[in-house]
Amino acid sequence: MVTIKDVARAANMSVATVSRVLNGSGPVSEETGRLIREVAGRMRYVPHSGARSLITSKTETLGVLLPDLYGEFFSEIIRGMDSTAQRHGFHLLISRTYADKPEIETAMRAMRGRVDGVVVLSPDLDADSLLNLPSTIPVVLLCSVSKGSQMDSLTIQNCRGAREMVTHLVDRGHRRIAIIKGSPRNYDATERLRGYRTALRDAGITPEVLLEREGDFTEATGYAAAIELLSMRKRPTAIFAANDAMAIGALSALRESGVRVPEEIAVAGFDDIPLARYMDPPLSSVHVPICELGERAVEMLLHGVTHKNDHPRRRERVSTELVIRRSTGGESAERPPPRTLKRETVST
Amino acid sequence: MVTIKDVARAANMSVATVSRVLNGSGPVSEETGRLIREVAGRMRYVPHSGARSLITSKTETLGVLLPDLYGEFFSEIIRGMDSTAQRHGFHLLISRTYADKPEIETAMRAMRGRVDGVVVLSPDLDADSLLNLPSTIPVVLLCSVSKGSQMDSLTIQNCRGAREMVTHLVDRGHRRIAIIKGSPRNYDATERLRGYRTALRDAGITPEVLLEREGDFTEATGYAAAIELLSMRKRPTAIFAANDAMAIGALSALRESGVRVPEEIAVAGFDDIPLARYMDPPLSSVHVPICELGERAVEMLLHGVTHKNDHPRRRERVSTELVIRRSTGGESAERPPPRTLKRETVST
DNA sequence: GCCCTCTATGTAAACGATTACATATTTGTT
DNA sequence: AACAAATATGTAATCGTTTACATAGAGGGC
Repeated sequence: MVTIKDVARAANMSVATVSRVLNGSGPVSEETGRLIREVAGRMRYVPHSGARSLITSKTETLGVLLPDLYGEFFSEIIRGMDSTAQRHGFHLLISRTYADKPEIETAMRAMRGRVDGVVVLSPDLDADSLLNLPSTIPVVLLCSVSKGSQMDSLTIQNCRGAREMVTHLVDRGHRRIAIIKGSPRNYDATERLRGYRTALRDAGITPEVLLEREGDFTEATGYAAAIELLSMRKRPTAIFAANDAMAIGALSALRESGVRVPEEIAVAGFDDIPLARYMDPPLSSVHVPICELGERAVEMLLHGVTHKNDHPRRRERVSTELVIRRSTGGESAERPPPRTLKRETVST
Repeated sequence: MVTIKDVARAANMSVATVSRVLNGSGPVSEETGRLIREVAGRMRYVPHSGARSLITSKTETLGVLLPDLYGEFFSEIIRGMDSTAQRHGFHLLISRTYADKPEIETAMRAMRGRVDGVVVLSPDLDADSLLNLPSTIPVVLLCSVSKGSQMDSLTIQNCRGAREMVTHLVDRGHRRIAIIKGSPRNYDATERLRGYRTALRDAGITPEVLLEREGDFTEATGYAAAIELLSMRKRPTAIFAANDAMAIGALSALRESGVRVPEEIAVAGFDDIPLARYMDPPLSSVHVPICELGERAVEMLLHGVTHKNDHPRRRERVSTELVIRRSTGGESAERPPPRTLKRETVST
């Protein structure tokens, strides 16, 4: 491995000068600069990041702590984080954890010294309070909020989004609107539930406990919940699922039971995953700009890093957007765009 | 930040002893061990990874270079990689890149010194040859093979999987079987195409160029390709899409055109993403164990790391499995499993 | 010609860990 | 009782950087 000394020797200069040239610090003659850059390039010199971080106590790496995520959400959020991080010359160290206290603490410790800051995605409510370990490095909480407000946090406008969707259902004449909830321990899920109830009350409808079915954000539980709802003597006329996966499970259940959507029962989801528009019928949903969520989280974190964690804490919320398709009776003027190659996708 | 010196001072020992205790190297008395461990724990000492990597020239970190991936594939593969890496005490440094030469080289350089090895996922065929930069650290090529065979590689049994699926279609009486291809520059896509053609020839059918439509693994291009196929004077009776996303796009197009699946046209995909079974009709597909793919890749890489990249190179292939559902006329005895909580999913 | 100020470069001390070598103590063998 | 071997601990060199400080020459003002 070629070190700065090798470069210095080859260029007949001292290591200090080489360092100065390569970091653009201190004054150097134009000529020396050219020479050293040329030599370093030719020798394929790459500074040892460990040595550098030892002396500068910076790592130029950001940690990301994620729970067991599935699907689109995961990839999109990393996409957003990585592009922003790269733009600022930072790397991403990713670690999956379970959301319980010892796991998160272990992961945090393991990252210590390796990263300049951490984004923690812990939708699990319990994990929140546990996170109150006063961290010396900046932390951005994603999809959950810390009561102690010791850290920055970034969340989705869950409540508003859900409220808008349910209001849309009310506007189309629905009065018996069911919800397939997410886990009661999940922050996003509880906020969406809150939005649902608020919208109902806004419309003068009293939320009914029987219309609130539990799920866990998987297609399977959406399917099961829909079956339950169908067996009720007074069926709902609309189902709002707290995420798209469950909505898709519900659609599948309705289809098998021969229930027409949206004529007999309308269905709506949340997240607006790419597949939503390819469902039968195309699924109305609440669009979440997941990629931007990742971008913004890293921006907030970098702000904390540059201010050495000594900055006023912020709580931000990214806004959602209602996307109405046929599953709630929307006109679905929207067509699958023909051959867009905008997004170079690589699967498998 | 508390260093090893602080711990040594607090425990009234030398740094050497502390290091020995914490690393389990060299002989130490039982009592000293207990004491030091206790003090270190109380002081929340975490060794500085930079300093450690400087002297040991190990980073305990693996790099992962990924192209612009979408959806399930991304999250699953990281899941597999991370769990295996964690089990061996390694971290994952993730970086997205475009698949062209300068980008990959830049990313590789940026990772140098930070990681002990790299997994490169470059389904893009061009990137392969470019990758022949002789790397001093071990590299595992994922979803592509290097002609030079300087590195280990791990791929999917694309050809066999596609062949089995198309043979299944033939067995059900289909003779005019179309394919929606992936990009010709994509390794997986070309292999799947090869499997398709082989299966046809096995059955004594001559592949027709008009039945081979191009796509790029997105729903949109699957949709567009299906529309084209429908406009043919001699329509195919079956469509094999090179991945599920395109198959789903095709299903959507057929539905809108009032074509019944599988009665008029059968449809099959590849990947078996979780949503496949929730399609209408449930989509037959070739199951790819994505998570295991990630696991195996890391195992191979770690093998290279422990052998200091001085080991016989290997080419491995993970096997696929045919999953027949209704979209190809399968009986679909399979029901969405009721409320399985096996996979704790967290989506937005 | 002297002193001051720049500019360009070099010297050497950190940073925090590991580890070869040295030293001191204990144990075992004869 | 003497010495070898084993055990426990300490000392100091080392890894590859950055950077404060030192040095040296060049130019300018008087």
